[in-house]
Amino acid sequence: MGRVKIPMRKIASRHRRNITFAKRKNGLLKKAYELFILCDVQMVLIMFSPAGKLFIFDTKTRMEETIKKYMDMPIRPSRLPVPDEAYIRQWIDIMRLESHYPEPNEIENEIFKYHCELAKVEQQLGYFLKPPNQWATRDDIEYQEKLLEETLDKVRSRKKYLKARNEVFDAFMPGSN
Amino acid sequence: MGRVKIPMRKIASRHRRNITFAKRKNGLLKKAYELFILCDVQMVLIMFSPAGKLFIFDTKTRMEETIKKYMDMPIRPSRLPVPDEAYIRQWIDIMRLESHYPEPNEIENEIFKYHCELAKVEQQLGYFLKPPNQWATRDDIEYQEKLLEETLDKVRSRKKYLKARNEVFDAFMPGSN
DNA sequence: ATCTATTTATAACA
DNA sequence: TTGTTATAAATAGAT
Repeated sequence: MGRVKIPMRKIASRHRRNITFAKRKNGLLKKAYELFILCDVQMVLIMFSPAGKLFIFDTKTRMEETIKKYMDMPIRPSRLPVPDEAYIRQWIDIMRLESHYPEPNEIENEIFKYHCELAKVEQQLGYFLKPPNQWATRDDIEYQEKLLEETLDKVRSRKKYLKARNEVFDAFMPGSN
Repeated sequence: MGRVKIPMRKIASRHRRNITFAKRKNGLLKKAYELFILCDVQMVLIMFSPAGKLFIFDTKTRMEETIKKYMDMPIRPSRLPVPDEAYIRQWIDIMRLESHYPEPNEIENEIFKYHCELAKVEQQLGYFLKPPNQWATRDDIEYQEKLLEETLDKVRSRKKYLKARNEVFDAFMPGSN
């Protein structure tokens, strides 16, 4: 959506890529936020900018923080036991703005790895896709195992091949790798 | 973007909420995918539908399957050690068309996973299309191998666990699996 | 599932 | 970076 339609492939210019990232990142976060609000969808979105900066949108954390901060909030409009919706909404928006740009540090990287790991394991074993009593049968697991073993074999032979190739290559052009 | 502007709060009707979720989920995933392709952004997006169903878009994990699919590609134009770029791109496009609008059922998740896979294949493409002298360094391969071994370990321990569990279960309810 | 009137996102430019 | 504008794209409601 713009003056022209752009082809769906990696933008070559680093400058233009950064501009596009900045714009689309905001768009994506907005869409995620809207889906969360409109449909009450729990989600986590983690991404690294081209510059390696980390961005996180996490409805669970936000909700927890929201509640926690609300509880701690010094000046409430009144001491209503059920807080005013519009007020909280406004407040969530403020928090959202505040938490948009985390600094890339070691801890965040750990969080990211954790999420990746989680996603991988969950997806592989299909935990959430079946009722618990249908969780991976022995046969499923056997299959997964077999698949992984085969893949590992292939990677190993590729490794072997590349190793041999690189040795030959290095012999001709040492120091180029 | 529609006939009318809708207020930014949880949609009251469960029916309309589900419709909106279905539409916007696709939109969000598409945006995520585009950002990944256009700007080479690593990301993970995990969400639960109102029905509690899990959706994942993940550019980083399951490298092993990407490699597997690449290795298994049935009809290569020839046995070239360096595959033809146009051919792979074409293959990817076909896969993409096939997986664009998933059915709303169990299969949907499979197709979606496939779609993620696709995104990763495309990213990996850059790696396979480099001139041979820039192909995966030995370190890259070592990393992939390590990843696979770790995953295999996990699957094996799960297998062990399930085996034990099922043995107990079978003792109570033989023949139910 | 498809259509289409609108709203929204955004590519190029300033 | 920040804003403007012309266009492309997403989508709310209806069929």
